[in-house]
Amino acid sequence: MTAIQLPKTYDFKSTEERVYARWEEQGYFKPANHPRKKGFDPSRKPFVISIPPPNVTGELHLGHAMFVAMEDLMIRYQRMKGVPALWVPGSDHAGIATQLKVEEDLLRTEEVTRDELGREEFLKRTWAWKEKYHAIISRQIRRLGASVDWSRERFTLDEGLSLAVREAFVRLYEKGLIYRGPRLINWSPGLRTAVSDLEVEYNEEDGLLYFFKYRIQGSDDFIPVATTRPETILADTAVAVHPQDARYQKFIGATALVPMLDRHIPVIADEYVDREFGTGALKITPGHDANDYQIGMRHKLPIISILDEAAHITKEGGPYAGMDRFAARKKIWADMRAKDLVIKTESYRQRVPRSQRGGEIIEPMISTQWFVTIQSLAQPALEAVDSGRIKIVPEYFTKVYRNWMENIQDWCISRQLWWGHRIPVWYASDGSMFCARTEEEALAQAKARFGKAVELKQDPDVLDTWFSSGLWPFSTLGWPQATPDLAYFYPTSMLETGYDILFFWVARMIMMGLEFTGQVPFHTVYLHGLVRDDQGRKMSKTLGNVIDPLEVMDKYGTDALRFTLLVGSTPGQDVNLSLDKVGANRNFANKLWNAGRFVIGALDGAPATMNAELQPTLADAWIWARAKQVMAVCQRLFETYQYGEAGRQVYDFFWSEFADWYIEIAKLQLAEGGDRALKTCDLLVRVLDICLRLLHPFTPFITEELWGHLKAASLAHPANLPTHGGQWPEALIVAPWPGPLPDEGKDEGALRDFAIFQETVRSIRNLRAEKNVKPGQKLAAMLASTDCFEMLDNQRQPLAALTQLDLDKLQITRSMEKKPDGYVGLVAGPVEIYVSLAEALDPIFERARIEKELAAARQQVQRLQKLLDSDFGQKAPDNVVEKEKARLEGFKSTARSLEEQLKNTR
RNA sequence: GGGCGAGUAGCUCAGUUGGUUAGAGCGCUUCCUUUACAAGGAAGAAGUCGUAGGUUCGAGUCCUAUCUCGCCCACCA
Repeated sequence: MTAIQLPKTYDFKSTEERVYARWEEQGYFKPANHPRKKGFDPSRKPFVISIPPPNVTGELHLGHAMFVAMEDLMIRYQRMKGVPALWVPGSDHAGIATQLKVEEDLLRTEEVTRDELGREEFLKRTWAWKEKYHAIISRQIRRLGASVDWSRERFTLDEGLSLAVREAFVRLYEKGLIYRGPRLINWSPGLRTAVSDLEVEYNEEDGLLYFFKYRIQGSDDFIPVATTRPETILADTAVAVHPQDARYQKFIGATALVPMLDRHIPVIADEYVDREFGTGALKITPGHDANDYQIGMRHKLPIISILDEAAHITKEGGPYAGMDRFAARKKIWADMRAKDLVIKTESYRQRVPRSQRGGEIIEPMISTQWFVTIQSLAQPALEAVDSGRIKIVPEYFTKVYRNWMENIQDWCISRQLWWGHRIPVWYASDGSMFCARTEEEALAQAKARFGKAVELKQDPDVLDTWFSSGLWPFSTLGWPQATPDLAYFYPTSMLETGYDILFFWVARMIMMGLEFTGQVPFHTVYLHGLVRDDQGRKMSKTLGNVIDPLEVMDKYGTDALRFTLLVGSTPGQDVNLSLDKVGANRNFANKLWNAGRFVIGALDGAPATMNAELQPTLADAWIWARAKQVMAVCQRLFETYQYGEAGRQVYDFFWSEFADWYIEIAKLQLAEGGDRALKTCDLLVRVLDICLRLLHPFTPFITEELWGHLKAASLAHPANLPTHGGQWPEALIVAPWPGPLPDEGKDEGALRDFAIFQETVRSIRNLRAEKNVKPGQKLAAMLASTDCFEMLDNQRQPLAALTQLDLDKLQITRSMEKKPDGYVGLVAGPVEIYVSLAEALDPIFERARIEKELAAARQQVQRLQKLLDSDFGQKAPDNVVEKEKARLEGFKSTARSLEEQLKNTR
């Protein structure tokens, strides 16, 4: 027999790399059943996740680590259950984000702007950037252990997906759900593009509220007005007051004069105005404010734009034309002061709209953009979730989703960028539009229209990144082609992502999935929380609290990081990642390794044949019963998405039951040699095997590695120890999830007896610790118990070994007439314990100790008696009452034993 | 203004059909380098589960109110 020796320490770094490479080479990441495979069975239901495609802008962060850990866990679980599991990988071109990065990079390295470079050259550079960062990010995703099917990897700008994007656009256009027109949109002056409502963030900031006079034409009177943005005065087209406001009644219908420009604008009455706020009079700027825009529509006011693309004042701004918006603000205020139009300024806390990307202040302005009419898409999307066809975990996010869907506005989908999907619309010189899948098609349309070939120009804008991400679950499977993959794998099963992109991504996928495929894109949405630092703060560069997952993996291993993220998280709840915790989980991996080493070592030297008739010991029966329970609990928890709790269950079972108790007792059983030793090995192998399988979705690397060694050692052993399933699969990643385990029919008894055994051991250990008995010193003891006599008698050896009792001086009886002299009395449930400890014996101290324990026991008896006498006895279910009754009996017998001991102690 | 989440041991957090002595990790105290493991083992201290009511035989768990913190949505100039 060749002994298999495991290295003393687990080298996670080299193992992770080697194990992942083997998985990938062996093709384990491909679904077990798929259309291109021989013997394809379309009736087998697959489990499918589309990866939230990482941006090609940068490197791995903890958000990636989180979703990879979570989704990999789900995929591995399903794969082990025998379900054909497909995890589709890919990445996102991330329009604005990437373009920004590349622009910054070019400016820094070559000192050129994108305009100097030109569109074509800039895109070439951006593709090069994409190649570089795509390589980095996919290597890092591998590092996390993602068992994605790399052969199906997609990129949002690749040919197939671009086709899907154009198809989607054309279909919406032809249905009349896409329109183009001037609307008030959010404009990012630095990026010189429109952004959607979702891309604007509002920051609380200190600012000023400017109070000034709106002069009335033909009088010396004025209306006081307040604003936070004085430069927008230049674009005012009305002054509004509340129709019932007594102060301003007389002005309604009058003409006001715009400061500095003396433009004539009406004073109007509108319910919208809040009489309490500011001066109670409101300047109306339909060109640069969303609410004013609405009021402007109601009153058919003209719209004036005073800002250009770069937020410089336009010629509409008269003397201020060409100035920057903030410079203009200062200048106009100074000029107004000179003309006695200024009343005062007040400091004011306001919410400032800023770009989610650049951070600069967003200007609402009128601009011609493309929009998706959202109502007809939102309705089915709302219904799909309300009806339960899509289930959101945790459930409370359903409300958040509904709230947003019900108040959704048309979606501005055009961006004035270069990096992205070009809008598939071409214009003729007369301005007529042709929306088509290809330029040829557009040209053909134009020819048909004009009766001759004409030149067309494609719309220079690109689409919002989220337009293409919205198609992700089906575009990655081949849509719009009716591919076999699409037929088999779509709709997908699970969409797992952070709750921060519920609206950006999840909601849009639901709308577009229903619109284009007529089906929900996925059945379940699992939303994880955001990863924060150990104090719950958002990680940010300015705070300096960013944790780099790569460093964490270097230091503690991927498994430790994954386990921490998975076990430390509850659906929808943020995770505060502490490195202490990762360290603790690294220790867990170490514990696994060492326990594995022990089990494998135990095989070496065990006999070759086993007596099948040999009865399991108490510890054997107990650990098997517990393994069965843990497996069942895990199963239930996995099915209800309570992965963290499942991980904790296995962690605790493995460490504090299997390692702390069973292995310790197994050492004794192994020392017995013969059949007993082999039987023990068998159980060690089987329970370890089950633990490794249950843990594999959490910590794939160490479990695969250890399991491989365990398998080799078991097969090398002459007895050819099987797993509980009877055979050893080729790798843990494709091993079956532990199914129902064979029942040995005496679980209840074993669980109860072992608990008493543990309590007995703990009491004696406790005594030794309290009395400072030297570890090596063997003590004599007597144990008495009517109920547990046989059990204790059978457990003499482990009992003595675990508590350092002298086996030859360990007496076990059914009852004790009188406490022997020089012995300290203890009680562990139904067991009376007497330990020879003459030198430590102080009757006064002992009496005090026993009295204290007795008082506690009596109190429990009283409490339980009272409980059982109350309505509880009648109304609570029988099993609950029975449990309490048993408990009461336990305390009664403990009290009786203590009374005996008290009597005997003087 | 509307909505959501959280408040449990010194710290960070688990605790999903309500079951009666509330758990973990880290930290803390005492002891132990015994051939799986000191990244370890044994024993231990530590919590009126934010507050006040309510439902119930029974509430950390359900309901109402309230306080504190965090987030999301809407944007009163």
